[in-house]
Amino acid sequence: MVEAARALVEESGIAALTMRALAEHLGIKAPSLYKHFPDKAAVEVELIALSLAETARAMEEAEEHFERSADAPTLLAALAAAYRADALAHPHLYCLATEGPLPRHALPEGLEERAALPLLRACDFDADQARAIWAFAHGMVTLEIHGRFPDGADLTGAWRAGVTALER
Amino acid sequence: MVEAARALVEESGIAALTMRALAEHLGIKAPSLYKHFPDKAAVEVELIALSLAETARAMEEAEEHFERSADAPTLLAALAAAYRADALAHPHLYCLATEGPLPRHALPEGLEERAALPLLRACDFDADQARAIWAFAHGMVTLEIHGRFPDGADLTGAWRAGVTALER
DNA sequence: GTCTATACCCGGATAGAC
DNA sequence: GTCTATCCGGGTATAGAC
Repeated sequence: MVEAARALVEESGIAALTMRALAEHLGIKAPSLYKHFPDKAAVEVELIALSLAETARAMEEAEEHFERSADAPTLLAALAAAYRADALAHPHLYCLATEGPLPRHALPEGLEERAALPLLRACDFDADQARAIWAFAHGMVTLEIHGRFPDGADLTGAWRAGVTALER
Repeated sequence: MVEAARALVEESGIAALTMRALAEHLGIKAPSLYKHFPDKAAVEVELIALSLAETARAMEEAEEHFERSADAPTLLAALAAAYRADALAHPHLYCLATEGPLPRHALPEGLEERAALPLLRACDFDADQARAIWAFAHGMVTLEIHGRFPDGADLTGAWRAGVTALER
């Protein structure tokens, strides 16, 4: 059910997530949804949690399978690349989960911390550095998603410049 | 007129910007607005242009009046501080102008470049570095606006860490 | 858990008089 | 440039039967 909502958002954008559309996608009628969710906000919370869990998983995998390579010469570079790839794999979901306040009390216990942990570890628990890198990655992703960079801008270069600078 | 729209957005958020609300704010009726704007999107474009022009001005001023100080030991630090202050001075407007595609063809000629120029100059026209710094600043601002950092997080420290690292 | 029917609200936008 | 009157669409959500 949440999966259908996710598909809807990814295919057609956040605005397309309406109770009617979600119901149709499921082959049922809109009022039936209210037997499963108290209201629309509850659906959105589920999606945010799902997105956050996915980010956490992407980070954990990048951490676990890290091997030096030309693309990712360091662990931080690998995490950054994984973050970017994950976000761009479902930009609408990323925006839904990210452009708005985080409904912390409604989220699974510890999820937020879990998503942050791999980066924090890679920074030797330097919170300032971790936040700076997070902000950089988030900024790059959202600017890219919204087409804010000039056409044909070399984003790979900007990523490399940012990661290498923030690394030390 | 655009000023009224701006006030509405800043006070009550993007969602509060409706043709009815804008009209009421101006002491007229909604249909009258359509003698001034073809549609709602045109109002939003004006706001985006206004926000961008303000950012440009903030950057230019920071550049012009830059003096070494404890808070801003370098020009880049001063620009970053000005960017942050400008965005946080009207967060809703910043989000409106920033969370969505840029309507480039409807913007005043050269405005986008003008806004980018001071940072680019401060980077000696290293586009990769400029983009990385811009992404960092934008990320910090949006994460802060949306309350994404943990409560009580030391954002000043994160700003300092990011700016000093990205500076070289 | 699903349906039909429907209430309710609020948005953008137009027609046409003044 | 402003008004009144109005249309139209689309959203969330509830009531109550099956």
